[in-house]
Amino acid sequence: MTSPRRPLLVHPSVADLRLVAVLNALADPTRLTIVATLREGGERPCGTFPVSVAPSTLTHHFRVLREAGVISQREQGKQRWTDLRHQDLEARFPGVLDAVLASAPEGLAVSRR
Amino acid sequence: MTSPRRPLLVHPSVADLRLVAVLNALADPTRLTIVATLREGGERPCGTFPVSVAPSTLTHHFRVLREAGVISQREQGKQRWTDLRHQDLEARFPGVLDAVLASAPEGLAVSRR
DNA sequence: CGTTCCTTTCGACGATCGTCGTACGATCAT
DNA sequence: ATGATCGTACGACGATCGTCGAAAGGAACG
Repeated sequence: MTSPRRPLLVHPSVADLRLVAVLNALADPTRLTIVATLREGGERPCGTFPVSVAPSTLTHHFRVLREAGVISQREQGKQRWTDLRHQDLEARFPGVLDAVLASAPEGLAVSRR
Repeated sequence: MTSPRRPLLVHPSVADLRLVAVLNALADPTRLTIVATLREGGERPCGTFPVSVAPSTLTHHFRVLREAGVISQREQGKQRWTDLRHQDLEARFPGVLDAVLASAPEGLAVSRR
C-alpha cells in the first residue's frame, strides 16, 4: 500500500470548480497578488511571493486558492512549487481570470492592508 | 439648507471603484443572483428579485453591492429601484462583469445556501 | 385620519475570516 | 549527526459576515 509521508495535495477537478469560490478566492489583496505574480512569472516556490504576511498566513491563502481551483501545488525537495491553473479556469470560466488580472492594480504587491 | 427626509443613497464614483470590493460583492450566491437578474431584466424594484432571504437580509446585500459600485438605487414613491452600473464597471474593469455573468450558473436564483 | 405596502435600521446570533506565534516535519548541506 | 531551511498544522485572537426578527418610517390609498 502506498503511504505518503506528506499529506497529499488535493485539487478539485475542472468540473467541480465553483464560480463563487473562485471569486471569493480572488477577493483578497494578498491572494490577488499571488495570482498576479503567477500570471507574470509562472510557477515558483511558496516563499518567493512579494507579499508581507507571516508564513502561516501565506499557507492559509494558498489553501484557499488551491481548494478553489485557482492554483496547483507540487512538492519538490525542500520547497513547494505553486502554479496558476490558468488553462482549467479558462475552460470553466472563460475570460474571468484574464479580465480580473487585467484590472488588478500594480501596487497590490506590498500592500499592508 | 437641504435636509433630506430619507438617507441619501451614496454611490462611489467610477474612479473610486476598487476591484477587490467588486469581486467580494460578487462572491456570494444571493448577490450574484441579484446582479444576474439585473443584467437580464434591467432596472427593477427591490422586492422583485428571485431570492429567498428575509427583507432585512436583502437590504444588507443591496448595501454591499451599492457601496462596491456594482448597483445604483433611486427612490420613487413607495419603492426603491435598483439598476446595474454596467457602464461604469465596464469603464473601470473592462470585461470583468460580462465574463463573470457569462459563467454564472442559471440555477443560482432560488439557491438556499 | 388610519391602513397597508415597501424598505430600512437596529441589535443579535453563530459562523467564517485573516492574522499570528509556536511547534512540528521533511529535506538538504555541513 | 547536527544544523539550517522551507513550509505546514494547530490553536488562538479579534473582526467581519450572512442571517434573522422586531420595530420604525415614508408613501400611497381608503
